[in-house]
Amino acid sequence: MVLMSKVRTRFAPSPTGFMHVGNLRTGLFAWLVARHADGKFILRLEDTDKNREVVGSADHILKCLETLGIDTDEGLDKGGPFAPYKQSSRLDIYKRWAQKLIDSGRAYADPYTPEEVQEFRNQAKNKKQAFLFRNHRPENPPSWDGTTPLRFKSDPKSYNWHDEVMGDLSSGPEVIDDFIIIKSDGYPTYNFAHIVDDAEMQISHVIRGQEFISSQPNYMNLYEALELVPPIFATMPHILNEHGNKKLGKRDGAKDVLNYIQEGYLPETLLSFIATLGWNDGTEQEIFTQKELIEKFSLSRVQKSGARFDEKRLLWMNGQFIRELPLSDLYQRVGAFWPESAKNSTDDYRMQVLSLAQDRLKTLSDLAILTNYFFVDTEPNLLLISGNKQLKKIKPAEQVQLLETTKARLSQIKEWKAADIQDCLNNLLMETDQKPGTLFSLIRIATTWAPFSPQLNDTMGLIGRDVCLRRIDQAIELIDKT
RNA sequence: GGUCUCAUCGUCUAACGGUUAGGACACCAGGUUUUCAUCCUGGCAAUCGGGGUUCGAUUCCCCGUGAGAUCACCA
Repeated sequence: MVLMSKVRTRFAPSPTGFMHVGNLRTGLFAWLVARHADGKFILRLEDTDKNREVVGSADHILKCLETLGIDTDEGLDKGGPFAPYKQSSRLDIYKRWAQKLIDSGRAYADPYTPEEVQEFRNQAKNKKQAFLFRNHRPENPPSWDGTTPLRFKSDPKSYNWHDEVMGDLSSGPEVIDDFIIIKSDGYPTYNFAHIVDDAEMQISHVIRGQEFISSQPNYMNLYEALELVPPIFATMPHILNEHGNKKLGKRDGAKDVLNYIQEGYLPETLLSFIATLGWNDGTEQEIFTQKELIEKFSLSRVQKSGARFDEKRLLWMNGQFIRELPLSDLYQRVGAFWPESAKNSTDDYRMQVLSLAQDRLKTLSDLAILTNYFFVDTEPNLLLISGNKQLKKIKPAEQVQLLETTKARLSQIKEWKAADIQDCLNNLLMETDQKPGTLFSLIRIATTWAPFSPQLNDTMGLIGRDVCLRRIDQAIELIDKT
């Protein structure tokens, strides 16, 4: 019987205080691989560069993952059999592995100053050659005392390897070089630490961005020197900026994932959108729930080329998710997005307002502007009338007349509910001999002072008779003055 | 510049070597006899170029071209 080895993937961000969709997608795909295979997902913090570290980053990362429903089995927040999951707390482990390389003659102290190395680099550049540190290996390096960088002594050779996304890849010996594994400050470099940790933590699939593909041969070389069996590799294409000419980054205006949440995007939208940016299941399905993603995801259907981040499509998808939500569920989520004026309204009333707004929301933050007049009289704006292509044909005196008639008939409605209001409105059309586009626009503007609203009878039904009549009165007075 | 990788509508993408090259976003037009939105219908729109292999190439190979990544005591 052959036992499949357990799938263990990891997300290993650096604490830079920022997480854009590109960062997140790498984590999402790693998570999906683990969940799809019923494996484990590990969160590790790669904080070996104390210069770049931003306070609070770890919490920020955890919050992003939690918000999107990407749960971990082991790691920074949970602990686990391979704790600690923070690289700065694992220095002794890296030292131990580094010692192994020193003992086997595969690592040496770098005797040069940064300036001297830079000079080597310049020389190579002047000769139009690629710079290789190994061309400057010291003949008798001093024994390493921990105050200078420790370098890997590479063994240049060609490689052919397989990548779950990119397919078969290859490289020549000219890309293999002696890179630093422990910095002079005692911290390991990513190049060394991630390999040690992935091995110690028994990671089965290393899933990361395309920027690492050119270092891959060096990593293979290091795996050999450490006598480690390399994991399965999967290289994700980059998400490109809106112009499609660069990988997405903070400097190009990439937003933090939590910004999207604050702007009223649903976590499930983000999840589905990011997953389908570079992946599809082979069918024409465009939108996926978390459960569907877990079921259907496979690395083999990840796109090889980079994809642009299209906010228009994100907006569309968010609207789709909002409309799919049961009203009570949506109500739970819009809490912070109500206009200030809604604070004193009852849950029941707000629920009814929300049911009218649901089809119109693209993001949750649209709610305030869309519903304000349900809660408070808004500032009248006669431009809505004068700018209306139906109403501009009607003289103010006639508008007043129409509103007076409307007011009278609305007062006569026995029971103030949407169906009866509609009957009344229909009768008004006949009585006044106006087109719906004219009369209804006038009434709609007079009762809401908004450029658009839900269906008129529903809107008036909810606003209430007294408020409608009062606002019509105000409108009459206002139009009269012009 | 060296090395590696990639290449289908404007965008995201589908297509065992055989399809009128499909879907979605965006855009345009129409409908749902009131606005906005939803929803429905229709329209516009693509295989980077050149050579091969093959009866047949979006698909396989080669050469161009274009794009991206990388060449740190950053990850």
